[in-house]
Amino acid sequence: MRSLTIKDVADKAGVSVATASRVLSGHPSTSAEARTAVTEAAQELGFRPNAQARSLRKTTTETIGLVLPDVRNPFFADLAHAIEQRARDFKYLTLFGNANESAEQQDRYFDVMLSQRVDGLIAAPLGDLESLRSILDSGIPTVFVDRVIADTDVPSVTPDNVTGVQEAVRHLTDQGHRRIGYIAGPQSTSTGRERLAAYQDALASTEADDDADLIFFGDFQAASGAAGARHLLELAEPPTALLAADSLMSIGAIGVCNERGIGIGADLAFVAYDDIEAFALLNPALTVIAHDVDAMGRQAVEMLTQVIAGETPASVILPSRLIIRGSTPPLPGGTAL
Amino acid sequence: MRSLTIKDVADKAGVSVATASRVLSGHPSTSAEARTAVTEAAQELGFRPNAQARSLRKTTTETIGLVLPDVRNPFFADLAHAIEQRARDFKYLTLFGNANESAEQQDRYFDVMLSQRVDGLIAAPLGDLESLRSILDSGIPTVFVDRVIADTDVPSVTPDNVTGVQEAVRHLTDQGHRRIGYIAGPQSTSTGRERLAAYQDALASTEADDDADLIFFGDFQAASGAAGARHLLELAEPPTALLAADSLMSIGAIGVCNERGIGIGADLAFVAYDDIEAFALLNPALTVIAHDVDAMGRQAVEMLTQVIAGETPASVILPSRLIIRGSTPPLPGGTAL
DNA sequence: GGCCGCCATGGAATCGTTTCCATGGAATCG
DNA sequence: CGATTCCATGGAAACGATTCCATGGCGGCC
Repeated sequence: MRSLTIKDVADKAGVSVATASRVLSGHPSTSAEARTAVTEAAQELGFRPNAQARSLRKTTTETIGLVLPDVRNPFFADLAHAIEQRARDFKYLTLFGNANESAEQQDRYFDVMLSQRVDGLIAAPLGDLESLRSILDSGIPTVFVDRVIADTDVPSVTPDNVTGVQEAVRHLTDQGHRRIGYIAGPQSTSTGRERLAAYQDALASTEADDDADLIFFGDFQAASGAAGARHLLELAEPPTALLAADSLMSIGAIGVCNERGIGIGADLAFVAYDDIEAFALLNPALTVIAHDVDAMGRQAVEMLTQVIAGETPASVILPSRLIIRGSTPPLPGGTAL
Repeated sequence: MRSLTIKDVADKAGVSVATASRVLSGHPSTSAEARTAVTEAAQELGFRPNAQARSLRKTTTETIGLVLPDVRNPFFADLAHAIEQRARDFKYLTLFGNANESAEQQDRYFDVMLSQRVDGLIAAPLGDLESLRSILDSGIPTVFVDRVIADTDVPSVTPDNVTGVQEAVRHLTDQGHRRIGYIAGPQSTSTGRERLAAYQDALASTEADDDADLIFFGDFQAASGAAGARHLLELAEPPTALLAADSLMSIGAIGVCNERGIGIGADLAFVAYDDIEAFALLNPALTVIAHDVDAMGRQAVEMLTQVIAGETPASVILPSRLIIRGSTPPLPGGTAL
């Protein structure tokens, strides 16, 4: 079954290939007869232009690449959705690649997307400048979202990783907590680093303990949250409150608490990162550090279109805020202020 | 900045374009000198072959398209992940499109992916045979996953939508329930139809009520689950147990219960579809109808490679099973058997 | 030593589209 | 009415890779 080309359409319509192409791509100088003949012929044959050939000639593909670390993380699923919907408004189709928190898979996606000549790239990158060198050098319009890479001038839209954590720590100390455990994200990501630093800074300005062993380093996946909870709860002097740096690690940690019969809220205060729908359903509902995922996605797409247009938009930081729910009541026997 | 072509590499390496191409695509008859010269030149220039040109000449793109109804539904996020990982094993890159439960967006993705000449397509389709006619007619290797379209011979891998529901209904009646509300999925999807039919059949073989108004028709999204819960709980004779046909509607429904202070388990038994990680964290944990998402994804990819190879694999139905947890205790004042 | 065949190589055709350029006819203007 | 512009059209070049085909060198074999 040889594939159907524009030549078949042209033949059927009795015009030249050039005319057929003009009609099909909406070029103004075409006659009414040519238009109807070609349109009908194309319709009848079920012609679908070969995008490869088209974008080989034009240098644009009308697609953007999106590389995110983990589809199964609800935060990134929401982000992907937001980006995709906004990109549609600009007639871009979003090709979504899931890096699975692996630098190697991420780089493969970058490579293939560059080969596919996407018109632009949105990514929440992992790894360092060196490994991304080839993307940046390729000159493809790029915007970072959620995460950034140090020492690049790639425009980015990121959450405010400081304020939310500060508020959370202050809230917990206000509730009487002095030992606040922290399940950190990987230090190879900007969000992991910034949130940890914010936690440490916030602690420093309170009277709460800042023992290094209150910090557990996870990898943003559920299993490491579980490991973190186990480790922290088994300390000689365990924390009375827990803060986890993303939603999946929160899920893992809460699973461990349930297993051990430790009541969230009652026996252990808990603050999760990212306002996942399911967190509001827990009983008690979870106090979370939330940010506006939709805004982040929309912003990233808008910035990318600017970069594609040759502008250099300024990076944006979107606010986070603490949403206080039932998982962080005052510490029962705690040293009330 | 004119883009870098294989000709630049050939010039730098001092060989012809043909030789450069052979080296870069691993053709056997190349000399060691040519190999090193070309490889070095390509490396040094940072050459990245243009995939458009390449797949215009070869007729394969080494990509598969994946069109799913909703990334934000954890079931589909997991499915996408499973498909993507298995596709990697076959050297396929997965281009993922999110149809957003909209036939129009779905069709646009199909269209673009066909234009991009993906080597194959995996989809959880919505809509009817007519609207998908053009995809099926195009002859592109296709596999349906999770959902199917009636009257096609497209191979599919679907969950057993009957057994799980049957077990759930039986379990609930065993626990003493006589009024079991059902929040159904859209009847435009095969899963929506089959699960509803299974619920109705299962009810018929018990002594439980089978009032039509125990059924609410949702659309697989959270808001409709909430609407369904509101509607069912306000019936003159409200159900004592609720069964929802997917995870997002379950989340919506549980949200309403929390709002109204209706205790899941205590005041209302609840069975959700799909075993989402977060469901196990609720207190009490949710009884769910589970299926093996990973297996479904892997199976779909394997079937697709068979279709691409020209074979016609038989459709597969994967088992579902009921996982009983705390949300379905015996009905307190219920007519125990 | 001559012939055959293999292998690395370069030139050119090819994939399917868009677009440049030349052409000829119609329309417009003074 | 003649000159100029405009516009629809077709032929052919171009995009950047792969691959067919022809060629020439070399080794092996009788």
